Amino acid sequence: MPNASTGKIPPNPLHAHLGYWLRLVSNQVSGSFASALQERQLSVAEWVALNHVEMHPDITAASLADAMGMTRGAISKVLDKLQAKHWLLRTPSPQDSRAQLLALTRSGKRLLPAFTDMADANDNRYFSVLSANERRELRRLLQKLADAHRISAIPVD
Amino acid sequence: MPNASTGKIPPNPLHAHLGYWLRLVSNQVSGSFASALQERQLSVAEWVALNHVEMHPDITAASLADAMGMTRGAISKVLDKLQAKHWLLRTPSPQDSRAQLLALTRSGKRLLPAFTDMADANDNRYFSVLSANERRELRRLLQKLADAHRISAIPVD
DNA sequence: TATTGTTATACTCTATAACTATA
DNA sequence: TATAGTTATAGAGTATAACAATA
Repeated sequence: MPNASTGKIPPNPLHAHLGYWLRLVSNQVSGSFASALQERQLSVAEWVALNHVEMHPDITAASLADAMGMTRGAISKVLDKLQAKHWLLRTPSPQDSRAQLLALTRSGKRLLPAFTDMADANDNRYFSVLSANERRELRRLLQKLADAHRISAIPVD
Repeated sequence: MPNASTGKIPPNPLHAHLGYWLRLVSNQVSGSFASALQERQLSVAEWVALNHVEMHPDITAASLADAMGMTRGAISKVLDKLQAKHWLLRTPSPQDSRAQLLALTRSGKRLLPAFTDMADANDNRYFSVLSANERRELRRLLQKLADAHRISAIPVD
């Protein structure tokens, strides 16, 4: 039924796309988390690297770069910043002294929970308006999309 | 029930956040559309501006900047690029000659549907794995989030 | 004086590629 | 020769602030 006969305002064609709504909400949620991290002088990439090293002790820089979908050059700079904060250590691998094994310092390990709390708070701030069932359903739909398209690179922005 | 008794692998704490899954999927969907646009030498910001001017003929640069959540300086560069492609015209307002009224050229209007088709194809590519009901539900949940948090800035990246 | 839009400048982030050290 | 990581360089994108023209 055309708009002429219904009298409806023609919709903005952008709004017709699920990708539009996904980006609209995602930008807000991620943007406000990035701002919160920035107040602590931390970038999202640094935060992701911190988490990934915590999860995968003694990972190499190359593996981390792959997991984060970044080049080795870019990762190198991220690691520089974390090391400057004394939250991360690079030690040459005994097996192959070209490779750098990454590990959190005591100080890095100690601070990580505070950042996780910030992530929890940000998630809660946005998604608590949904019921538990709705949150479950949203997660199911997003995971179905991630699975179907084999999306695996960790978002770092 | 702790993991020790269930034998489950402790989940990556990042995965616990809905914001994580939202960003994971959103980055892929928007990234692949941005790549498609880039093959046509067009940025997402230019594409959004093109659509917005089409929807709001004779809008001023300042209003467009507000709608897109960009500064006037940034918008000015986006408009320069669109004008260089002969898709957009700036004409001084008769009421206030400081203001620039924006309009698509004939050529801009003619090309827009092709870009809309690209957006449709991208949306379809990702979301056709969901059933019609699931797509409706995903849209409902995202719009509920957008409404609840009064998210209105058009995503331009 | 205030506002519209442009321009100059700087900054962040990232990729590319040259480079060093090791294998 | 090939590979791990670093560094130098360049490019995109954007914000900030100084600016010119107009109100």
